Amino acid sequence: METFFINLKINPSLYVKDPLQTDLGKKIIETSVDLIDEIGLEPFTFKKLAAEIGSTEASIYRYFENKHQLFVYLLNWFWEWMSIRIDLNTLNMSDAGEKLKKALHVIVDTANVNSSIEFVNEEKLHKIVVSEGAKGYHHKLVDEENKEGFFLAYKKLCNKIAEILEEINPDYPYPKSLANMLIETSNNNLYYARHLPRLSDLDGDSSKLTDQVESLLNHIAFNLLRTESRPKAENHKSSLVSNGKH
Amino acid sequence: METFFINLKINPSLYVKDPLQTDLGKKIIETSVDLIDEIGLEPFTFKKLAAEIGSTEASIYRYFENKHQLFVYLLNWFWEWMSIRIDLNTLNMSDAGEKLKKALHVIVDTANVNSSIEFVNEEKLHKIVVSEGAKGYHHKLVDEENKEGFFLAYKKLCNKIAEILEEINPDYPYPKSLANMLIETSNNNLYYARHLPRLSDLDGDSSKLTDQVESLLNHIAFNLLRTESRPKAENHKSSLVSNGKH
DNA sequence: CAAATATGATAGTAATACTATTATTAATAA
DNA sequence: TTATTAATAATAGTATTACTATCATATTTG
Repeated sequence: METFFINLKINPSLYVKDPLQTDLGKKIIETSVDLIDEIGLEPFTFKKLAAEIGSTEASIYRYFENKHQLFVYLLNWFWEWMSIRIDLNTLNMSDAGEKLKKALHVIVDTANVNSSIEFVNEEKLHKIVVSEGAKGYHHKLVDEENKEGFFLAYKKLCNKIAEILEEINPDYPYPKSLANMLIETSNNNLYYARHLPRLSDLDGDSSKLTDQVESLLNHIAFNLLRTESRPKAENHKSSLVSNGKH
Repeated sequence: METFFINLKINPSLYVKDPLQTDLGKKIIETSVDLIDEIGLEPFTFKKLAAEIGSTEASIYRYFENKHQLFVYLLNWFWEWMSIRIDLNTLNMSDAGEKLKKALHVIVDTANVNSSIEFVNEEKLHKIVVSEGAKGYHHKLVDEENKEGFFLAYKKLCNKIAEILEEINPDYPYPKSLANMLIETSNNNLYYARHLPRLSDLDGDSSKLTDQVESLLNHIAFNLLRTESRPKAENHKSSLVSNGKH
């Protein structure tokens, strides 16, 4: 069990009033993680949240403009937290391959780590990210929210992983797409293995599901990075076209 | 421009009354594709849809239990349609590698193909699948809906692709996860390239975005399939060493 | 002590997601 | 042809959601 003490910085455009500054604010964060995990994002309302806390809708609206903003706030929390964990865990590593292995481990692993912020249940938050995270940016207002920095934490995280990928293979043509794919593949296979098992090769009933996901991520990352690094094979028939980005 | 005439079979658990049997039903399908594409899934309501059609909420409820069911119906339509196109386009192919190439092309390509069902705008439907598709199964009722066959079409599609992958490399350990990853990577990169460009290496401003996605999919599929396999005389590169994880 | 800040209590509104009823029209079977 | 059924329209109504607004009260801080 690793425990560390870090101040998570969340983009102020994601709240009306910083929830970390007050007891009620912290209670809002803590309870929404519990409640969204329990009933799901759509059935979750500020009214139910207020009832759970013993407060009122109006009070919650003083912290977050609406449910969506609160939700994206939670996502950012998770992504920031994952970024920091990758940093901490790869701190003194010189070998990029080792760094990547560690980063992939961090992507999958949540159960055995607590942040200093004792009121957030990281395991539940991870479950929320896995099952509902995509809703954070799949809507008509993405572009505007993107301009306001709603997704900075996720971009930072992907970029961090992409940099490790590039360190391993500077000529790899798709570092960002691969970084992103690794995170999403982790989420998808965790979700599918449990809910739509025909869509995954992993065994959702196994207690070692996270280990299986980690193996899958390692397989994808290391095998793809090994390609494109040297002169193309003569018999490479897949019509791969360099996009000229590197 | 390819055009074909096929009856798309949609699981009856996805509607109260078959919309393809009546004019109003077809108008509901046609107009919801247009309207969801235009305003997005959350702002889309049966009331607005009815107004657009010149009908009433109550009439639409006779065809679909609710918005979610209608939405999943549309997703199934798209997946069925993609399945059929893969079948048609790989019909007389003996080489599995060629089949996969064709399938990956079909995954990306929508603009130049019309089904016989003239009232569905396939391009808009594809946009909806790309930007909102994940919402179809990311909620608390997945397991129940899965039992009712809400996701059969998607499973069928993934399975079809997974079978081609296994034909190419019978020892590949992750055919289902890879099949799924290819579809999702296509959707994600189409979406990211346009809306969150820092998350993709592809150029969303380019008119050739779909070509870029196709290259990416080919890269992923063929390079991953080359791993973990028994030595294949003409394809095996000695530099490609298994990472020993499986 | 005064002033600001934070929360609670309460009310109200427009929109959503339905359900129900009754009337009207169109299709079809006797 | 009429009688019956099916399909849709018209209308109304309800509970819940997603807010906004106001005022009272308690707590902190200057």
